[in-house]
Amino acid sequence: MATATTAGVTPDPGTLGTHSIADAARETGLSPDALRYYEREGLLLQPVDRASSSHRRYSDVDLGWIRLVTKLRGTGMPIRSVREYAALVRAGEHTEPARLELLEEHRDRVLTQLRETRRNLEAIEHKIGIYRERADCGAPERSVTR
Amino acid sequence: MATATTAGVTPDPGTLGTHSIADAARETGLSPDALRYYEREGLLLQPVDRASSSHRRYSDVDLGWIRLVTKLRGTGMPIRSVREYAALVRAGEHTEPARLELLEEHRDRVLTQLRETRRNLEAIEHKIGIYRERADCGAPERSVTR
DNA sequence: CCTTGACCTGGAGCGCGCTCCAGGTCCTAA
DNA sequence: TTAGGACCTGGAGCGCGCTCCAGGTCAAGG
Repeated sequence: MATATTAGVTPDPGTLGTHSIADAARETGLSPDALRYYEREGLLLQPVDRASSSHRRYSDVDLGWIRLVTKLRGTGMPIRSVREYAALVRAGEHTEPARLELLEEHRDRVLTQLRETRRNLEAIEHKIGIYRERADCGAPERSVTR
Repeated sequence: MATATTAGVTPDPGTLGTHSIADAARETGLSPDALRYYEREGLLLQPVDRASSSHRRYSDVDLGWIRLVTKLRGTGMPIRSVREYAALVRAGEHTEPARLELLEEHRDRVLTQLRETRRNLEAIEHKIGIYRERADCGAPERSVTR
């Protein structure tokens, strides 16, 4: 994504690391530990830039990608699959059909899961209705049906 | 739930254990190991009946309860909370308000989680849309915008 | 110069929810 | 009488996704 140094003299601000890991954590809602973990596990597109102090410097592009990762994770995609997806992106444009397939399969699983959860939730809400009914009838009048 | 031997001579078929653990597993979609685990962890209302062979015999009431447990678990309620809920049910009718509260809090968390998942899914579907568009434009015509 | 604090690395630890295993008991059918 | 199969118990092991820690480096401020 975005090959710098192809056109202008200024190398594209988006790919230049400016955010500390604490910033990145705040921006993405992850912990610094999780960010390091994601990098170790190959979920990022490249290793994050370093300052001379060897501190990580996240670019805006990095943050954008990490936000996408949190969305995948937030819909239950396992780390392993995120890694695969990242590998495809890294491998170049010709993997776009494969990426599409991966995302669509994920979406289908999520939709199935959503339906299933809603179904289960309905049963629970039914139960709630029963308890509520009993609370309404039992509390004010006392000694009805028992 | 349901005190047998209060009225008739036949002790209420629902509370009489008839299903083997393999049956129960088939009926509930859990593994035999998971069923034993749930019992150990106090998710069931009482210890399951045993045959003379010390094999477990699940009653229909047991199965009904376990099905409810799978619905709670299927909406993401942690084992620990299911245990609390079971303890409330065990403790008697006077805990109904507490059970109601527990279930309503759970439902709210689930609804929040559903909304969040849908939000994340939307972003992913947007991404899918982009890939699809590119696939449609790129494949048939060849050499457009590149 | 010394402290402070943000961050680094490698690796261990943890909470969760099962899952698997060894070694044993019991019942049934051949 | 013996073999097979279903199940038992106690306890270890596992996959996941972080989280925590010790010991160290580096840059800035007092």
